[in-house]
Amino acid sequence: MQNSPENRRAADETHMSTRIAIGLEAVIVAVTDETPRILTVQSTDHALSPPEHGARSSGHTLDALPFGPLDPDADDTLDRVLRGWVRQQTGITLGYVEQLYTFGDPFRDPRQHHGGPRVISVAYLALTRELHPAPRARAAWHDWYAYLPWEDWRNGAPPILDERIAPALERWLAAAPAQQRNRRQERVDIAFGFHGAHWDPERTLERYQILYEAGLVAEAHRQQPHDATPGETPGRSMALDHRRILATGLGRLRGKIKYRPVVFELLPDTFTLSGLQRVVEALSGVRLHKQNFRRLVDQGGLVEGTGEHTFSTGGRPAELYTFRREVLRERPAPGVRLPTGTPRASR
Amino acid sequence: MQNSPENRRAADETHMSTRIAIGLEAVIVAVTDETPRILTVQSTDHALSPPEHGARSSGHTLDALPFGPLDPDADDTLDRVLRGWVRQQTGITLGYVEQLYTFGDPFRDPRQHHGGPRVISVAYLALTRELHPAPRARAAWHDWYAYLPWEDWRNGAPPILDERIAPALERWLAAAPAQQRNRRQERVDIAFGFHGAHWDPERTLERYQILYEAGLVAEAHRQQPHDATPGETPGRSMALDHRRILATGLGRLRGKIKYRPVVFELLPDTFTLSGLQRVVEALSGVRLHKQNFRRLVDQGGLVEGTGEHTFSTGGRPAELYTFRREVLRERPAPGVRLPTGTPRASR
DNA sequence: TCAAAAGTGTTATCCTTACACCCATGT
DNA sequence: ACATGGGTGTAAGGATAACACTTTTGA
Repeated sequence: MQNSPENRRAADETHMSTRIAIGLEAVIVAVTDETPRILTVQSTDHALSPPEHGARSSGHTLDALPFGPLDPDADDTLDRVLRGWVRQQTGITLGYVEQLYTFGDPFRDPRQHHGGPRVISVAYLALTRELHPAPRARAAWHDWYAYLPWEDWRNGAPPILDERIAPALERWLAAAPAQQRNRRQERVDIAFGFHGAHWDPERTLERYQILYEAGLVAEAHRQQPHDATPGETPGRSMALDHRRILATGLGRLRGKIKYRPVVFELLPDTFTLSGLQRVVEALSGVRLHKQNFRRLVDQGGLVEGTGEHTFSTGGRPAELYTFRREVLRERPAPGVRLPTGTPRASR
Repeated sequence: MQNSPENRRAADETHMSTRIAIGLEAVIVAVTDETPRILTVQSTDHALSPPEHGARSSGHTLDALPFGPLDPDADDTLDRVLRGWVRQQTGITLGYVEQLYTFGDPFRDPRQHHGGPRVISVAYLALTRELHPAPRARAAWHDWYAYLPWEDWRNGAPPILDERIAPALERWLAAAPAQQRNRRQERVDIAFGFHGAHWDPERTLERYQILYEAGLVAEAHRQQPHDATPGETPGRSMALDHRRILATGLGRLRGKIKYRPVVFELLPDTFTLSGLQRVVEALSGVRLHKQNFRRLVDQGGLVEGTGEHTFSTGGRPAELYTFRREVLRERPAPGVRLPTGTPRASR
């Protein structure tokens, strides 16, 4: 939350009931080279947690989501204000945008401890087609799974799950008071697919939340010194609760591609079926059966061939397809159906 | 938004950048006697739109959702603050609560035109089991479809659709500038299932939004005098944009019952399969095929029989069932599947 | 000629839909 | 006896998942 001037002024001059600020945050997604990427900006540690609080001292920077405060007198809707901030900070003009979630826990911005306002953040999910060539100075694209490495099952179960997360969660369960143990166990099993439960790609937030509560995520150790020592925690951390927002966005997107044709917001106007499949796989984090995938999107009326072909695939030339807009009137919930049972990681 | 003291004070004493207030609103749902109901409180017209603005003069009251402002210094999460307000205003202690959407358009509270703060409302959806016998004074349960009568297809297409809405939307389309006409046509067809498109119960917000833009909803005539004269508009209106929130909530709930076992939040611990079916029908607004419904929930592992029976059904005694919690580990997305094609209104 | 990717065909199985029919109670 | 709602069985059709196999390019 780099734009502090207004916030500071508000904190200095006013009373209790006016110390509120609205933040607008964007999870901006693009997919290239089979990796889903999100856009981050750099924010200094100093601006985000006061020196006497953070373990790391100032000068250190953290990845943050593009962000901007809401000026209440600007006569504009929330999403238009967001678009403005993003254009200004990253040079990107957003297309598809949907509201994700509103985060309002007290002290989620630690500056509130020191007279800063209580910041309520309205987070948005934005999908964009290209990696714009030159985002502004401090903006950069990063692999989504660098922040949430346990979510990528395209090459089978990520090793980090068995090697670090599962044993640590075992310890966390063992440490729970007896009456809570069963509920906690059930929560963990359902979220992570342990003990015979299925891995549900959509439960991203539940997984992040459990890792947070178990202290397995660096962010959990920032506010108050945790009982367990951090050690090395899985995944790259972010400023404030931005990684939680990232997890929320991934879960939402994974759910939505199944019943609304949002994938096409991430693809060029024409694309090959394999290209489409790679994008869906990148987002859902699982491998799909090639032949069945083709038939599903084709028979599902989601796409139609253009008759043209591309020769740049490295093998036989692939036909180019387009999104079939008419599907919107024909089917109630058009999207890319994923297999219910997780297929083994093979093509 | 009935608690004005803080807001007024803020408006009088402070400057631009501090005139923000957070409101918390709840769509509280219960189902009894085959009708889905929501809880409303009364709010005077005077408090909601200044005298010189509203067509109706003061003394008139409108239905409003239970509401409360956020005190930024209360050390509590948003949903806990909401629970507090609801308990205080209606006497109900909420169980299942989920965040719905955040509404932040400028001037959505007309008092902003007269020095009031810009109010950002975070709306929640809450599900509750019983109609608590004595909700506080100004709180009352109302049929959800009284506000959105075009959404109830249990007895076939609501007459209001063909008689009033369809012709008025035709006029609205005809009045559109030529380049916009096609997009508008497509939007209307998809949302309302006209011209061969399917009726999708989940598109509640899109429908409300179209009716609003077309001036077919009383709320659209409150801010500025609309070009068309209101006439008689379908459905009971509400304060501010609360009916939009209602539409958002209905759509969300209709979607969610299909992949998460939330219906059981609305039912007692044990219930008959017909009772379950009636609740699902009440929410989704469509009739379901009895035999198939039973098999789906049963084979889907969603419920299990208790062996006990109830004799108060008026026919053969019905077995009582319970929610099968284990389904959460077994299936990735357990919910009540609805038929894809709308069945004709018959049992 | 071989690797790589595109694309086709077929089959067994499961799920959905629709229909017909029987069962147990109260009046 | 019959009306009312509860409950079961079964067969047709469609959607899925898992196979194996052919085609067309570049290196």
